[in-house]
Amino acid sequence: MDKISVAQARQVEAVGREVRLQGWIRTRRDSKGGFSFLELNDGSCQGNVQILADASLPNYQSEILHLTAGCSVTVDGVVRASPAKGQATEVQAQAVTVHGWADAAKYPLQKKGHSMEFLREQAHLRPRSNTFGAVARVRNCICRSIHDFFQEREFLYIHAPIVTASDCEGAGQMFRVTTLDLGKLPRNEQGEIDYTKDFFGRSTYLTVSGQLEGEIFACALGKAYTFGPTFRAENSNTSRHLAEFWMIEPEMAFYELTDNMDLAEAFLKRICRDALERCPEDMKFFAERIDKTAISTLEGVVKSQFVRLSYTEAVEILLKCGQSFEFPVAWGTDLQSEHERYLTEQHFKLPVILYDYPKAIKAFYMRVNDDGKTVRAMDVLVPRVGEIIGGSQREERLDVLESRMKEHKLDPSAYWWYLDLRRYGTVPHSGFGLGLERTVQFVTGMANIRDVIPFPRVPGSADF
RNA sequence: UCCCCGAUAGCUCAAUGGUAGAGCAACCGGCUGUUAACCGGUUUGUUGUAGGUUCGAGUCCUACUCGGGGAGCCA
Repeated sequence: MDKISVAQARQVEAVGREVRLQGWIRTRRDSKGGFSFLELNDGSCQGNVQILADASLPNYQSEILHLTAGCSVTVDGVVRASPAKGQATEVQAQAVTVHGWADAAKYPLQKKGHSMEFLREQAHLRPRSNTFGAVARVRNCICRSIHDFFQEREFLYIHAPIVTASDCEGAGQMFRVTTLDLGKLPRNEQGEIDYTKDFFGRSTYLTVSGQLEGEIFACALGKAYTFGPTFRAENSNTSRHLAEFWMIEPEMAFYELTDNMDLAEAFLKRICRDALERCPEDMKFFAERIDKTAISTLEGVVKSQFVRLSYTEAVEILLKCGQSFEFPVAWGTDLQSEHERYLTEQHFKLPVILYDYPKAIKAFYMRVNDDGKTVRAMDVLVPRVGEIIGGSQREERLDVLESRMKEHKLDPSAYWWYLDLRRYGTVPHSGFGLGLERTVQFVTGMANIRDVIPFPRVPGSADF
């Protein structure tokens, strides 16, 4: 007897095999004809396998007739073709062993649909629901695609530190890391908190980006990517923000901005294509239950060519489009969400890559164009989610970078090691950052980012 | 953090300032190679918290908590 997954048992190739299945009951239907139907799920796929439990089983009256959603069982039996509609196969049980009961009067998950808000409060049980099982599988598929994509292109997977002493990475508020006793802080002579007494001998924080470390490795080994947790202490309360999220940051030596855009486009297409090919059942579920356009959107991404548009051209389109916006469009100001959404959702109905932004609204490390007014930045915008990738060609010229840091009122001495990369053997290089959860949102159609990460951390909430 | 909306049974929701209800779930019974099964019956409440107005508050007012939508910041 082979132990197989529900996914395997649902395939017609399994017919005739004597197998062991282990998982959780989703529902039970009794027939007074003398048997019961059990729907068994083990997480291996979206669908359940139907178990036929005959009244002749020794524990039929005592146990099987009391099985409810959530009970855990081992089923030994024979896979056979199902005579009824709804499934290709079913399993005739020879033995059903109950491992754990789930009191139906108390078990929070019912057979019928629950709201996402309710399931979020049951984060320890929600992976047992159809939706969150599908999200978990697709999230896993996306992570696999990410590694496959870069590994096949000879990128090195680099582990950037999670604790960082760099308090000026410029990407928002940071979480402080300390072992100091908050009720008894050491003070120096000026009465300020004395961080030299802290664990690392200085102020430390959770990372907001692995980019600078990625640049170090790209400027030594050519192509690198980081893939790890990222922390932002911003008080953001939206369906697209988390305080703890996962980010992928490739960084490539000898890549200019167009190479960077080519890579980003190929990258997103690979993720979408793999989701369609490797998770067809889950994607069908998302299209039926979550977002009707889930599959067609991904097919569109795979087939289409992304629109590439300079910031200046985008501003011209927005000024001429006749659409009324809450915020006015003007060259030199950052585009608002409504502007970005108009471009990707209405005007082009495609992913859009915007590039060459005004330098005043972008980070210090982005390469200054010859016009002196714009920098080699790019944002990839997708329908419904908005900005999914942000990247740039990095400023590789030491003197330009130093003057840019001064413009941003940053102290170059704090970045001595970053500047060393330009001081010794500098190269043109580029990179970008992709938010994993926003990607999962885009692929699945899930509306809230809190529902595409197992245990969301947001302002005021770190449950589970 | 700002703007708007919401919180009523285990879940999803209804209830003109005047006796708190339905569907689903659960439980009991019936029926059936069933498919979110179906049919009949039974049970289910500190109406988010704390104040206030009123003869009377689920309903009106204030504050707070939590949730949702939008905005900002961004990935």
